[in-house]
Amino acid sequence: MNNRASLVNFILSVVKISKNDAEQIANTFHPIEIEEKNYLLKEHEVSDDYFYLERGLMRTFLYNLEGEEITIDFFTENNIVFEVTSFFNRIRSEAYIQAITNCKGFRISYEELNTLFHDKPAFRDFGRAILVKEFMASQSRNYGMINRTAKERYQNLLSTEPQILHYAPLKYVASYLGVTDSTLSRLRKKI
Amino acid sequence: MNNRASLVNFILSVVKISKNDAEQIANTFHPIEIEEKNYLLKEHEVSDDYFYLERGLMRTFLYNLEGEEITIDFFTENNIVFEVTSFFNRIRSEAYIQAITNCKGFRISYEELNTLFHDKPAFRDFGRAILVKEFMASQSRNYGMINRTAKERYQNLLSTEPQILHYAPLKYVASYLGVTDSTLSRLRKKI
DNA sequence: TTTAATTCTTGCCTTTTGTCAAGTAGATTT
DNA sequence: AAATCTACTTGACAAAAGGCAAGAATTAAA
Repeated sequence: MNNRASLVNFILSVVKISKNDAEQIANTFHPIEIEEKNYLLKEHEVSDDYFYLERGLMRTFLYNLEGEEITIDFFTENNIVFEVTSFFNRIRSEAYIQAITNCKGFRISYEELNTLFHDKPAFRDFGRAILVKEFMASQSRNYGMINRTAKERYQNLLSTEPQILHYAPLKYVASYLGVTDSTLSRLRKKI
Repeated sequence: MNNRASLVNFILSVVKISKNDAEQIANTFHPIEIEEKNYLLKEHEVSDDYFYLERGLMRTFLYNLEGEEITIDFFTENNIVFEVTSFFNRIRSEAYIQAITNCKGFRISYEELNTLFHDKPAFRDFGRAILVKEFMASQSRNYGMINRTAKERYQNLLSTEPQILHYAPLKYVASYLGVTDSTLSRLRKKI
């Protein structure tokens, strides 16, 4: 039982494979730490990290046409963190991935991922399940943007991911929810 | 050269494989037609269609808590149509997939897809590329919902996918864009 | 062809959210 | 401790979008 135990458990929670296989997969990952405010990925780079976040909080953001930071997504503990498009298509990223708090976890590169896909067929299902999960999350966010008011979106975030509201500054959350800082500040006061 | 030529070309446009491979893959698909207003998938069913839409226009929709139809997405010609979550996770769908106009194309089942993944490794890349593409589309829709006004979203749809506005009734488009029928009707008049 | 149903438009008024600008509170630097 | 940042709040007003209801217009049905 090494310190990759949480990664092993995460893998087992995603696909039905043997514990032995999960451990072999986990062992090909490399531990890394990212300090608060540091970056896992910057604009114009080609993402090469498939990163299991064991502890901490991260976000992706990019700059809109007005040059404002827009937080696209938050990543919480026990999730895979990566920029799908840049990582899989091997193209330059438009987005940044940044640690909000000190973070640690385990990563592999694109090449290592493909080797694993080849060596461990069960890992293909894992990879697909992660993609499908991310896709679902994105769709359900879309749905929320269309069918819920800003207030409801805020309350939903508050009840499902309170850690985010605890650690992320208001302005990150505001752009993520699609409202201005002022509006979020007022919504928050009402609740 | 059979009538699957458009599917072969579509596959070749997504992944770099030999024409021969692409043809073999295309030949495992089965032709189907769906008449206007008919369904490829209904709520509570487990999706079993991985469908290449050669001709026609489709949409997915679901009912929100108020019982109103919300159009989640449109599918245009030369794209794969399927309900990612239900299809890959083998769970019941919350959404419908419906033909807006008469449609035709080629489908395979979940089982056939997996057989292809096994027999044709290049098809795995295809499958992944399709997933990544759908994910990108969903993300970019999210971005648009947050960073653009309803008017801009409408104009964007008008310039990128005019066929949709031509064939889909206003109410489908309104719920897709996240506005009421009245608002869309007014926006449209201004342009 | 008349009726019925659906889709779309429009007016009036309300609610939500945004913009701009000023001000407060903390944290950080010097 | 004073000065400087940054994050957040608040007020006054403007703009965007929604709710409701009535009325055209179009389509489908009887």
